[in-house]
Amino acid sequence: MATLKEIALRANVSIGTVDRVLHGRGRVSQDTVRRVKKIVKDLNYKPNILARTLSLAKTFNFATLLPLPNQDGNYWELPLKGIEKAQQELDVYKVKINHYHFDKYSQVSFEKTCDALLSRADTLDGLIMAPVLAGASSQFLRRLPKRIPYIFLDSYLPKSNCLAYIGEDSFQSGVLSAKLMNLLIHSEGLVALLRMAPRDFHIEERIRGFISFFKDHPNIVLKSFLVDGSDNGSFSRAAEKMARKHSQLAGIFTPSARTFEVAEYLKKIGRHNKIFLIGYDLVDRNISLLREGVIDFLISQRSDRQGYESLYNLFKIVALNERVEPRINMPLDIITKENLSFYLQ
Amino acid sequence: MATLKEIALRANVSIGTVDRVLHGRGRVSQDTVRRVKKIVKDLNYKPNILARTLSLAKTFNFATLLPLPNQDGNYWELPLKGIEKAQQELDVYKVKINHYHFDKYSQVSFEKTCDALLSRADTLDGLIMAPVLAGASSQFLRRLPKRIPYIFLDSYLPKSNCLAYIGEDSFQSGVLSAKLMNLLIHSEGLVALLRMAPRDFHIEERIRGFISFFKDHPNIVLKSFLVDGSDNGSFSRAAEKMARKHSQLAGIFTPSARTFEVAEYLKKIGRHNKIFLIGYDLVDRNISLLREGVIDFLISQRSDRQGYESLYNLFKIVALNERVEPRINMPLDIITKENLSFYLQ
DNA sequence: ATAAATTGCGTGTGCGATAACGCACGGAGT
DNA sequence: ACTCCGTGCGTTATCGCACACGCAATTTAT
Repeated sequence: MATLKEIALRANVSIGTVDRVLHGRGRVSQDTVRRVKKIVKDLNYKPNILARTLSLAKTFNFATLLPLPNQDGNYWELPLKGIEKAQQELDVYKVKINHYHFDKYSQVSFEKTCDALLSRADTLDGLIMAPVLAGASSQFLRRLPKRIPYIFLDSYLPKSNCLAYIGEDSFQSGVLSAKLMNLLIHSEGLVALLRMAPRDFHIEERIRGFISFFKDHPNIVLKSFLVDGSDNGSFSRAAEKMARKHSQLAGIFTPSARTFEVAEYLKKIGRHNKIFLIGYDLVDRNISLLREGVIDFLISQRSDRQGYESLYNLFKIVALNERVEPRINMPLDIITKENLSFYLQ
Repeated sequence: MATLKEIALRANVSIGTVDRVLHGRGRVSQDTVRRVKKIVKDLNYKPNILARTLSLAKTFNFATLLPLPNQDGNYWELPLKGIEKAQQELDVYKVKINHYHFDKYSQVSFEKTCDALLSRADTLDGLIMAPVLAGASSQFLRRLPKRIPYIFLDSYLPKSNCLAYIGEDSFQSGVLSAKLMNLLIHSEGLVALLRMAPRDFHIEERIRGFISFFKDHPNIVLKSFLVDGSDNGSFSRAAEKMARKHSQLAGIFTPSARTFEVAEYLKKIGRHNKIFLIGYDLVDRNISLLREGVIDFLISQRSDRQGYESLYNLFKIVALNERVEPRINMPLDIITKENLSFYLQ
């Protein structure tokens, strides 16, 4: 490994000069600059990150901008856990994090949180955000100082300058759910799917994928139901409406983490053995209901890993000046009663 | 963060003394030792790994003892890839690796490889091994200097002093396969499973798990077939024997990475649309055949991750003096045509 | 009793990078 | 001729840790 000393030696200057060249601090003659730069390139010099952090007083201040951890059935705890794990590992590199949480069903809450974040933007080195509120997120990004790099987690926003998106391929995850549903119901019967309002691009994509799989399946009938309201009971109400209307349901697809609401309703009315249920994400209540056999499959998008990866990638960008993949798709894990426990460690 | 300096200050000694206490270099009075140790504990002092590696000249020399990468349909490339990835990340900490590969079907080859490894054991700081040959591995471990810590990958050996086992829960992976098979064949029909000789504990466990799932399924009939020989054609020969004997096969379970041999045979005789096939591991030929629909499900034990984790954990043990989980079970990923691509990145 | 060995401790250097400091030199301004 | 200032560079302290060295004060050996 090449060091500053080595370069200095070859260029016949001191390490101070090499340092000035590398950091563009000026006060070096054109000639020396060229000479040093050439040697740096030739030796493929990479600063030793250990020595750098040791010497550098700087701490890296990152922020997260995510929905409240307890929303969507504690879904947002998952990426948070991953972020905290990464933070522990990056502790030696002086990585600090401030968490900003908002109510994802309240525009006002989001804006207030953004204001709080922006008021401290001067010390900020990078941001991890979930742009679940598309419009408001775009507005916020316009106000965010341009020097601050950011990464999207979970959801995506087209036409932004995000350095990376880390999440699932929503369409394909719908296709996958459909494939499993088809297996469960032996390729025939009535399948209900829950649609949500306000429209979430992410969720809609899952539904599109789900529907697309069944295009050439004549013995399958799909019925959509709109979940109205965003309160805690909205999913069960939709389930109830569904169950009332159709006595012959073969399966239900709930394209969000709030699968447990539907499951709990099915359990209550005692129809959980006859109706197959596929949903999303390893949140506590889903986990129990999967164990009990009320839910048949959960699709997991490795939400914790998403958090972990996002912080790690942000660090790579900011601290190491590395480039990262602009789109990092998480695997779509198929979780059943039989392999569940191994995903909980 | 507490530093040596801080401790020295509080203990009213020099950092040299603190250093002597921490490293047990002796020549410190009992009284001072106690005083320093108390402060170290109180402050929860953890040496700064950055400063340590920077200061330390030592490089860590690890070794792997694994089957030839191209065996089992290139299966052994997978953990190797993970190990190499971890090595790259640990490069700044001066981690070096020597790979020792053996023919897993030849006792002699294994022993020769062990000899080569042992002849260089004096500079070795840790070992990652797959004890696929149980007896010979035990013997080898008796010859291995006791100061060298080792980790098991993929397979396990009871009654050893391994610091960690990283792999799957084989029994449960068999159960999982059975559950999927049951789904595919609609809970009835004839299912064949391939048994291998020489007996491999790992594989046998999968079969035990598979069978146990079907205990209370009256409409399922299981038939075992013994694969004889370990050459490249042995699996297809067994498949042929199977297909000859039973014209009404509903599904086949191949409890190893060599699923592709069976798949290729089914494809050749044109019966791949009627017989469901479940197998193991994301090796190239399995991947293609899953894509084509000849194989229906693959169970993946995250072989690459196993490699990655094993090196990382060994590093933690040796370089950081940390304790690690003695048993790290990898998730059992269910892979289908629909989610395959996300596991290949 | 005197030399030799051992104990108990402080000092100093180096690992690689950062960044502040300072010195010599030369041209411009008065 | 004098200061003043910008340019181009070298020197040095620092980050936290490891480790070699060295110097007293004791203890042990002869």
